[in-house]
Amino acid sequence: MTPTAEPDSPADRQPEPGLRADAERNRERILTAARRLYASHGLGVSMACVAREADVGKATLSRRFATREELINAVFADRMDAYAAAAAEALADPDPWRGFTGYIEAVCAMQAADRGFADVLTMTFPAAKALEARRAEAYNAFLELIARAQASGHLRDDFTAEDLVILLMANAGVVAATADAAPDTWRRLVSQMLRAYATPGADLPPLEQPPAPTALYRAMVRLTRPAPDTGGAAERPDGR
Amino acid sequence: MTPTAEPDSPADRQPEPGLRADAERNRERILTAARRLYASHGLGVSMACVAREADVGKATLSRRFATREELINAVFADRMDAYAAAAAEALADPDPWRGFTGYIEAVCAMQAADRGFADVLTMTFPAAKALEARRAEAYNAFLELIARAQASGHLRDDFTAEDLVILLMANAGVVAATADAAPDTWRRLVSQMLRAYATPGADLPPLEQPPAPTALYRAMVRLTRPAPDTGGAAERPDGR
DNA sequence: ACGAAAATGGGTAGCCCGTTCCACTTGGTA
DNA sequence: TACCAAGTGGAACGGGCTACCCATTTTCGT
Repeated sequence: MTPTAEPDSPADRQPEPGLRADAERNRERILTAARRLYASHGLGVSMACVAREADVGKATLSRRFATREELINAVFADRMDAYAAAAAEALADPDPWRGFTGYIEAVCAMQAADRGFADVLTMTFPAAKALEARRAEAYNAFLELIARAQASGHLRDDFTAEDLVILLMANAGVVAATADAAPDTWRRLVSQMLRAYATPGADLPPLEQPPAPTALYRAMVRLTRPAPDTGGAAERPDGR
Repeated sequence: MTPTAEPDSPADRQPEPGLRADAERNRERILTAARRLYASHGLGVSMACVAREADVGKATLSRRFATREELINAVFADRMDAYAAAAAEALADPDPWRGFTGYIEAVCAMQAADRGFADVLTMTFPAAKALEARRAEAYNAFLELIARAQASGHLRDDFTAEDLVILLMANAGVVAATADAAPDTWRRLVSQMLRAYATPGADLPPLEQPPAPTALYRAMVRLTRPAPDTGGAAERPDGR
């Protein structure tokens, strides 16, 4: 699914040139900690929290990554590679419709596997230039994918690239709500959306089973308190 | 759409029996402030914020509504009535399929109109017993609605009540991400989902136009900082 | 091995949140 | 009208997060 690199490559990206050995080691620990925290709790985890988890001073974290965006950038660089790679891979599929559906599923699966990444895909941080380049790359590939799938007669003509954005937002909502109690719920959403995208003649994977009602219900009551945080992605709640 | 009560009934529910006149007035101001803040910023607005907006001491707020859930309960009681009423109304429609689609659209519209309500519908607070009763009521009506629509041959047999929950979660995600920059985006999602629910023969409303790409993009870059809050609905970010 | 530069982490200060306490004000009644 | 209890808001407290400073430790080239 992600032919590029191992899920968590031990040597992250470029080891950042002029860094002393111990500094580089700490950088790595910070990235690892942030990756774990972001994956399970979404972005919006406090910097202090990351530093604590990495067992590193707050100052060290600030020195290495001055802003939250910078950290996010570094953390999700490789995931973004995988994201772009998925589009290229889909484009390589001789069957345009299968490439299209495979891509949709792969991307949504990435969101489901990493709540932080789901946030990254639905709201982009202006500062995330490195990620932005990859996104643009994937976007162009996706446009081509759409054209081919429509030409093949399996994708409806009224499908637009914006629909992918909408799907990602919708999927992020489902993932955020169900990740803990019924983590496969998103599959049901995706298979239904594919039905909506397909022309009557296109063949579709069988509809995924909905989660057990009790599991979904537990997903809904999971949060006792709405969480001051941000849970994932919201705006400043204070009316300033 | 909501035949029950005026959008913001001046006299909220029962004026709470044994309260002094001024206390009741303050209660009202708190509810009004909370309603406004929740609607625009989602749940997760701080209690202090509500007190400030209501121009009331923090202590007063705490005394009137001891917990956040209590406040949310009171704020959304009437919205929940409208929610239940919508199901009843849909059930009254002689055309089961039109009742079904109308209900879906009405509920999603409610979510779009009030971000706080979107949160309420996707994650229920255990304490919200009053709301829970209404929810159960609506749920039963919806089950009947499903059965009739399926019997009419327009709703696919594999549609289940859980699909509504999934749709609500998905819609909440879209609404949360686009409310500011492209507030009609949710309509596109809903019309596509209805396509997925319908049997080939069913007639569907025309597909809503997707938002302009630039508007969607602005929606995505809206948030410069991921927001420590919760934006809307997430869990405690601190790893405690 | 030694010393300068790099790197660290604890500490402080400022802000916001939620909770609780308490002296003061207000309302309704006798 | 006068009084007492209900009600109020400000202040204080504890906790978390961010940003910043600086004394101490570690690394690495010589």
